[in-house]
Amino acid sequence: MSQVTIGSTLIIQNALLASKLSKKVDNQLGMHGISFTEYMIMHHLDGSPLKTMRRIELAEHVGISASGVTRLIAPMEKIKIVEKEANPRDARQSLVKLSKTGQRLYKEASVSFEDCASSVLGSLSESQQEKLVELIGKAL
Amino acid sequence: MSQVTIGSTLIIQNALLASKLSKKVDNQLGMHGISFTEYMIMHHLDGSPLKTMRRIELAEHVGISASGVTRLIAPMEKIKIVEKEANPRDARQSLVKLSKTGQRLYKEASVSFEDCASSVLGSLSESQQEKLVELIGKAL
DNA sequence: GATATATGCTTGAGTAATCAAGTATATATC
DNA sequence: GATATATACTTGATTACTCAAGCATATATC
Repeated sequence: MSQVTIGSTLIIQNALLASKLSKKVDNQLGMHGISFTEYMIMHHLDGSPLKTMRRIELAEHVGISASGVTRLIAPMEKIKIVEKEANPRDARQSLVKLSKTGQRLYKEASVSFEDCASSVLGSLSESQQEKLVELIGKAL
Repeated sequence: MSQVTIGSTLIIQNALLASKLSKKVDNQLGMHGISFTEYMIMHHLDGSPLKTMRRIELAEHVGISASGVTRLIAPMEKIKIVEKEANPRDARQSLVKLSKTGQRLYKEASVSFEDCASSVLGSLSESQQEKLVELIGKAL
């Protein structure tokens, strides 16, 4: 009927892939008591050079809104996975940092996450996965 | 710190890409009064050989649950974008079909969608997009 | 042909996000 | 240094899903 371009196919297929992957990952991370989104927060905190990030930065990296971050971080802070830190240079900011507990939890969860990743991406070779990361990086 | 494999990078990057793309697409489709998810429903209905699909099939193709489809289709049916059809062979099924209005709307929305796709994927060449679709297809 | 199990769909209750509006602080302009 | 605008974040209301349970119908088994 109407001809469909490669670009729209890509967007639709990618949405489906992301939905499937996030469900499987969520399922796996459930045994550590965290969601995929929470894992991503920890991942970015752990990977950041100063081990601390602003909420807005987190929002951008994770792909949710600023208010999403507020609501996501609140319970993580309550159970001491992350800690709040002030920025003396700018009182508006509320910096987020992984606590000791959070670091431990992240490492444990990472094992499950890596397991899940390799099982769920089993149909792709290492080099195909690299190619994908490269192309996705370009698209971002 | 902890070394991160290519597979987990892929999953995290892909989630971010999907989030960004769906937001932009949603924004663009808003002018037709539909969401990205609704567009995907119409897309699959339009593309299906019999122009009719079961709710469970739709759920699988779109990446949401069966109950998600029920709640999504209900308002679309009310405004006559889609029609319900019975399957005489199996009374449990409730087939979904694009109405005339739905077909028109889909075509109009497709123009915006294609526009959005090409603008949003501008950093990728045609062949890179094809490669991406191929690899995503393998991963699915 | 009754009984058990599986499938297709819907519903109630809950959750994770969104947006719009508000507050607090910072920066730039006159 | 007051005023306007921008930035960082939070909050209330809403939305788009999810899961668990339920109902109806279909299929398989004895």
